[in-house]
Amino acid sequence: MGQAVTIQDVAKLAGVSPATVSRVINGNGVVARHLADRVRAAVDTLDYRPNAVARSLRRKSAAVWQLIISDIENPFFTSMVRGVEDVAHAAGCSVVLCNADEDLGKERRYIEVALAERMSGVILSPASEEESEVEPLLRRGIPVVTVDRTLAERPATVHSVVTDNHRGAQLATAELLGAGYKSVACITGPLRVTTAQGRLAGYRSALASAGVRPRPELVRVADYKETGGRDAMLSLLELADPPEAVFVANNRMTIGALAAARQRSVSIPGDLGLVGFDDMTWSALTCCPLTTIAQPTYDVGASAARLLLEGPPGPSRPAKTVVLQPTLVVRGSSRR
Amino acid sequence: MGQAVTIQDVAKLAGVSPATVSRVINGNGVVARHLADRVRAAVDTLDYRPNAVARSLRRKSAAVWQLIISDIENPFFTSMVRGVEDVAHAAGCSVVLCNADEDLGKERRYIEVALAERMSGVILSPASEEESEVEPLLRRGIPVVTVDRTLAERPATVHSVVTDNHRGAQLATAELLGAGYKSVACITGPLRVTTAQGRLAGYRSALASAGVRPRPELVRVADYKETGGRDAMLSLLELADPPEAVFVANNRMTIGALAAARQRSVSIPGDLGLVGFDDMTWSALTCCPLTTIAQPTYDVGASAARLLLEGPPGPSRPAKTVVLQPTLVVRGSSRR
DNA sequence: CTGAAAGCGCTAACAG
DNA sequence: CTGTTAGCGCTTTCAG
Repeated sequence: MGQAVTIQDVAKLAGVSPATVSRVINGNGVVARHLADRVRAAVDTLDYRPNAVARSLRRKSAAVWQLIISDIENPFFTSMVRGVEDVAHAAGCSVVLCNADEDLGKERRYIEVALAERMSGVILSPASEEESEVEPLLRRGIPVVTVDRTLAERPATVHSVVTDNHRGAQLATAELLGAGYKSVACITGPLRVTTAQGRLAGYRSALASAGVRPRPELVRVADYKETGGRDAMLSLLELADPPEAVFVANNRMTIGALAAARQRSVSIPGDLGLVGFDDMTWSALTCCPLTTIAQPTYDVGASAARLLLEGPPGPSRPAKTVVLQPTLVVRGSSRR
Repeated sequence: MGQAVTIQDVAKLAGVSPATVSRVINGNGVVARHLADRVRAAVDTLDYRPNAVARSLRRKSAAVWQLIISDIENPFFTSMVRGVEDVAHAAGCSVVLCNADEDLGKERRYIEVALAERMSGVILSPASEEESEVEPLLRRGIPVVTVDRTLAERPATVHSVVTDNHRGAQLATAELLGAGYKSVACITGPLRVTTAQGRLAGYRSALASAGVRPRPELVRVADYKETGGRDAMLSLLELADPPEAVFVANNRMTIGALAAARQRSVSIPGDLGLVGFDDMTWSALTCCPLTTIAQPTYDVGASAARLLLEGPPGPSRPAKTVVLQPTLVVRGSSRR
């Protein structure tokens, strides 16, 4: 239960004041060469580690960023993490990751943690465009950047990074239409989330561009998880006039949709064309290799981190929205 | 940039001392009903949130656990997270997740963070049996539990939770042998990690039990990532006398191995039998549905969290190792 | 260039 | 039952 060694102990051993030790450690002020050397020696022999808690209390802010992701079981979010970490570490900040699990309650709880721990920045992929609450952070001067998704109320107060969901969905839908599938369904996510809205809108706009009459019964709003994708697909397949193809708006739902198709012995791409959103390491390995919309996940994270470093928007600096472009990866599932 | 409201402000508004406010908030000591009500009212009107940093400094420990996982892009680890979170939250602790990325340097860095932030516990899946350094934590009285993997040096000082890797690998290998594949290869992970050792040993022991002569050239040590799995598989396929089947010791390498087989037009299970370690949501969707060894991921996390709650081992309480059993999930890839 | 002193916001003795 | 007091370990004026 070793007592932690404090700055006092170091000061005593080096024969200087705590203030001098602090200056040496933080590179503030100017300290005579020989004293600085003595301090460093003392730090080494005592194996001193500054107490980050005391430092944060004094400085009124911790060198820690909080990254609140919507779903830790979704590889899109986890592969974004690396982008955030690399930029944060280069800037001397630690990143702590929290999993809100698409649950507004958990998200709120983690925002409380950020507040309580005086974190110096928060990167959030909000569980809801309308209901996610970032004001308390902003009021305390903690900068917020949203990733992947945006917030309805705060266009002027938070930066954000998104991919062009509308365009991604258009690419996906147009690919299926171009391959000769006459009717295309869409399984999107919860509409409280901006990505689900954008992907649905892009789907509709692609139908319109192609002069295809939209059939509302071909749209399903699911939960961005496997079971939701499966149920949505099963219900589409039960239609009297089932769709010839389907655009599935995220990776986890694509898994469910594929499972449903297999369960009903619907073969892809023969009986049904399919394009999924998010490319995965295993996308080429499914029974019929998957055509997908790939997002630049690392860049999404890295851009968000850079925006956080820029500091919050203000009167002179308007809030930025960085929009990254997705790409269509054509494999077998969209071409019969 | 709202000034944070402090316990002093609340005390003033409620007409009591800060100590009384503290007692009400923490439920310590006894406070007269009417005073407590006034305090709670003041807390509400001021929207007061205790400063967790100051509290940690005073209490010399934060109500935060750190979970250091080896690889955030590996679904095994991410699905373990939920188990940890649920137990932690029930115990009033927050969990921060850190990604060591199988890198001893990053792992060390995050251990420094735990030390600096005076976290109240650490759950770690060590990047190396020998080189991962937890002593500094133990010296400061911070309890450590290892998950998924164990440490060589500290059997008596840290609890751990693992799955029975030896048995899992035996099940996998025996399944392939039982299906009639004469020669079975093994692609395992970095041998500095105990899971990789255990799975290799289990593979060997299954060969021995079946009276199959081991062929050392059929063993590959890779990196637990897709590229390593792919390269290992390619090199196995190039052998003059290639194996009839392969046991791949983790999920990410299985993806690489499947990609390699496809690239070389090796068909599964006809040309090659395959069993992977870790079951995934998409395991049934690959070209040939995958036979896998499934681990109880949620329980691994939850058990680790419960061990952390129990407190560190001591003279009276020996270190525990909880061993959970994996199960064989038979699908197409192991039966020709 | 260096040290003394004050205080970040909270909790835990200790009095009353 | 409640208030006063004294720090937790650090950084940062302010003197010297």
